[in-house]
Amino acid sequence: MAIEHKTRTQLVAEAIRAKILSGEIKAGEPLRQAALATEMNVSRIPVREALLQLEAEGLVNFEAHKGATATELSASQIDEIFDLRALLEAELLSHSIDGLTDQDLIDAELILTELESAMDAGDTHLATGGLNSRFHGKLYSRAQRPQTRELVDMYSKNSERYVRMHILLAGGLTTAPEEHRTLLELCRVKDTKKACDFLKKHILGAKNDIKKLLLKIEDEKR
Amino acid sequence: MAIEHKTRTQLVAEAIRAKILSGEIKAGEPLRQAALATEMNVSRIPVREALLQLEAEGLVNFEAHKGATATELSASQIDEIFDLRALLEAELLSHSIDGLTDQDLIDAELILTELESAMDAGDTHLATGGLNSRFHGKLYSRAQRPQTRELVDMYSKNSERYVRMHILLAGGLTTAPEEHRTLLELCRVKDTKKACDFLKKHILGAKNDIKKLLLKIEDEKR
DNA sequence: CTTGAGTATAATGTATTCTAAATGCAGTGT
DNA sequence: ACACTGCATTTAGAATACATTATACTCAAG
Repeated sequence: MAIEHKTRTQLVAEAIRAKILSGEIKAGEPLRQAALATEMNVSRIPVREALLQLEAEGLVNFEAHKGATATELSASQIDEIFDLRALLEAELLSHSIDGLTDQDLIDAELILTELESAMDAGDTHLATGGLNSRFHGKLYSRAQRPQTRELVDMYSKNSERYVRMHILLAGGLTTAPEEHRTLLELCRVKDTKKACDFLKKHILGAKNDIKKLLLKIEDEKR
Repeated sequence: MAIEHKTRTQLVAEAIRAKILSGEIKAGEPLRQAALATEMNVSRIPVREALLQLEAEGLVNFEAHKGATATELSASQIDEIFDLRALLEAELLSHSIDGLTDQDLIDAELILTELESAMDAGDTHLATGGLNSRFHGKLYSRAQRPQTRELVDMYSKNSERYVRMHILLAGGLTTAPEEHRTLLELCRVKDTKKACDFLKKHILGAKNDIKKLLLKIEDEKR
């Protein structure tokens, strides 16, 4: 593998992204270019460019002359994003499912097992999000739909913090494990229609859980 | 109305975008920061930032230390993008159709008439693309799905140059007028299912036309 | 003639510096 | 007490200057 020469902009973008996704930077919080620059020992230029990138990813709002803030997703936006995810991920799966090899399915199952034990252990809510993404990603890996995949990854990253919040506050996605097993089985028998429908329901179910939680929080603010 | 203080970055982005969409900058062509900067009488910073924005829009490829090039869409990418459009626009329409007012439908019909006379006149292929977008946009205007809308607009902008090319080379989207009328009628009677299915077919039809054209061109290159 | 190291060059990436916009505050006048 | 004006401060936007990377080219060795 070729050595990677990462540009400062990319490094800064990754750092800020991580901070937003981990919740270290809270939604709505302003992101001062100068502060970030000194903190990371770079000039403001790479910071600006990183912020622009993050804006494209939907993690940051950028207003001319006013600065950037971490995006704050309302319940209705969550709603829309999860609808999109259901639509797009089902589309991806439908293009991928027939191409899935036995090895892919084994890999997916291994990820699932890992995910389950991580959840049982109760530790590292950090890991579960990543494993969840990896499981889904494995199922989509044969889709040969790069643009769709990019969209899906973007939205999934974007909703990650809310999923994590959900896990923390609601004590975990308790229904997810069985659902994942079912989904995997449907993929194994190549039942495209059922698998896609089930995937949609799976995503929309998560949406409803999270939305309820968000609405409660929004209420409590008053 | 408040006067708008457009930042140089925004102005540059608009200028470059227009050049790419109009074909003045051809696909695959490298975009030199310095050249663009002097051409527009700004420094390279706003040019860089504009290019980053355009990359997010999918109009430009940005490779570290190598520079930016106008994106070149292969037949397979066209394929995928139009599939996405079909999916997303049908979704939008399904959320919008019940909210469409009589006035909306009248407006849409006016745009259609304008579009048809523009095509009859044979002039300004420039106008037809815009009118086409406006017609579709009108139908989606009540969807209340801002994120989806943004995506649709992005992809529609991105494929605009190919649609335009299609119009030029194939002598126009000859089947489009009737199809648009049919679609409008289905919206008027609020037949969501049929309207969405028809819209998908409409978009996928355009895709096939354009793909054929592209494959022919790609062949001719050899 | 081909291949490879090394250098030259041209382009991008980044730091520094300067400019301009937005916001808050003080002071004045009503 | 209130509103308005103008200044000061802070922050972002943009220009200039410098550093780094990638690539094209040269030239020598095999």
